[in-house]
Amino acid sequence: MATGRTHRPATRSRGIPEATVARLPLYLRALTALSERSVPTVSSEELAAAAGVNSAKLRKDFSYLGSYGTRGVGYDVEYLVYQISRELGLTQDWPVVIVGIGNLGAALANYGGFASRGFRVAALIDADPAMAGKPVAGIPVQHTDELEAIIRDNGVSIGVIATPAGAAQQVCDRLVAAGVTSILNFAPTVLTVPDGVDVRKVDLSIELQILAFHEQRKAGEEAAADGAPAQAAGTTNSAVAAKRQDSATDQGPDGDVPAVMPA
Amino acid sequence: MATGRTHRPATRSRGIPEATVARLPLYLRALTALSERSVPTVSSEELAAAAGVNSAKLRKDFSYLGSYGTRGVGYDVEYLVYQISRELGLTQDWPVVIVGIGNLGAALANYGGFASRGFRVAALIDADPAMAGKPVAGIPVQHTDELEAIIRDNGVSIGVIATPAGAAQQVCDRLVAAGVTSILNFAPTVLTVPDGVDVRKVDLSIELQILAFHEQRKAGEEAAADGAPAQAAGTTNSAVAAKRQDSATDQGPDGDVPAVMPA
DNA sequence: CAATCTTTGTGCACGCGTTCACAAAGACAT
DNA sequence: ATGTCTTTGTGAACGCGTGCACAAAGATTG
Repeated sequence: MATGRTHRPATRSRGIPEATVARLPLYLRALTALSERSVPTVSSEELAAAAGVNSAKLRKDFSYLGSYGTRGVGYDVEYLVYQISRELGLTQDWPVVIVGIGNLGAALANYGGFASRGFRVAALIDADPAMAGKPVAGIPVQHTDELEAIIRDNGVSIGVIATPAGAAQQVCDRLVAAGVTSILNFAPTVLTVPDGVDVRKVDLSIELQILAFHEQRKAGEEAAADGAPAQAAGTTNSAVAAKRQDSATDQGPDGDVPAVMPA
Repeated sequence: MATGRTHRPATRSRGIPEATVARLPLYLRALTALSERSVPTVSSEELAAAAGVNSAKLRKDFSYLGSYGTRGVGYDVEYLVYQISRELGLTQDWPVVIVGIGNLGAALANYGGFASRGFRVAALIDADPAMAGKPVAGIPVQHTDELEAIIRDNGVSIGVIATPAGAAQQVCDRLVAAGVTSILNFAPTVLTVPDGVDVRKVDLSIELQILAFHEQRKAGEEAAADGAPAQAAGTTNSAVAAKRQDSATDQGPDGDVPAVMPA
């Protein structure tokens, strides 16, 4: 396949596969750790191991950014940190607003990972008037009414939604109308946005359900051989759901006022 | 996914693609909503719209479960809810332990989505002795020393790690040694686990970085002609109209999700 | 300067996932 | 029954991502 031509403007931010973009932060984290230990260079093999990926994949990923390695030696850590940071747009400051300051919103506000990479919490917003002014992670919570002004005044283009599911779409619409073009959604709802707006979702419930599927499958395979607890993986996995300690009255963490919401 | 290369040619009459499994919870949620509104049947078109996917994809997904639809009519909501729940293993009770009761751990403990689907928080565990006994979401926090006993006594096979990155691998090792075979990791670290153990990670920092990448790309396209760099914490940002029809869009494959924790 | 060793960059093949498009299946009306 | 209409289930084509395997590039040694 002719690498150039109409299909791939190569090496420009355009031609980077989505799968590669998703891994760049992973490499960046590993590289940062190496940088802090003053390691000058790494081979694709070493870095791949640290990032938990295949070395060939890593090399191909880097090849989309350009040829930053030296054959026979490896990659210059500092240089690579810079290149990836630049490619990801982390050399600039990204103001972010978090909407919905419940348990989860508060956890996010306290998240150290924000500041450590180009992100800055510009504001915390909640619909509850009682929350207004109350400081969370050192930042006073502001009322939803201020949303549009905050976004405009700070040039915010990234919003985080940590509200209950019922409020998510409404909040999303307001964010978008105010100029936000990237949204990280923690509410268990499908958000509808106009073209040009990116949405990424984080759904705890879904992740657990996927794990449950595989867990069930494992348990099922075990039974295939016979009813014995025999298991290849090595660990003695006790009976699944064996103990059912009277579930009549769930002291439900359910009726609480979660920041995240029910599925 | 995690723990990659394990090929399971095993008993595969039930070869449901990973991508499909990842979407089943999405369908289940949409179906549950319909069920609560007492809607008897849905067409693939309607359900697909509600779940935010392509209808052909949805039909193919369901085809892996069997033929549960009626041509000319659609799918029976209740029946489908049951089938998917069973397939995902949600008809049984999954005891879960959450390790690391910081801001995030507390948010997770309060998460309503746990109890609403076959998951039950069996215990909250933290390394800080000062936390011991303190109730979070109505459940008393227990010390790390109890970890092994708790897992064995409750037949826990799913663990959630919400500790700082530095402690994650250690906690992971103990969980696995005690019999846990599925882990949901919120710590920004690559976990190493033996074969047979599933790990899914949620990394907030990574999700934000991916958004930043696309955000930068949008800004770059806008100012295509002149080399004007993107705006910093300036004021006017509303010019983000970017009508780029580019549909690279939305959440990519749900293989990975973001996490929380200090970087 | 030549030989050797190391590690990158990538052509290629393969498999998974997505999407189209349509025949088959059933509901419904006449 | 027969015909029409709706919607499923799926064959097939296509595109993306992954991983192998190797030639090319540079370091290193004698």
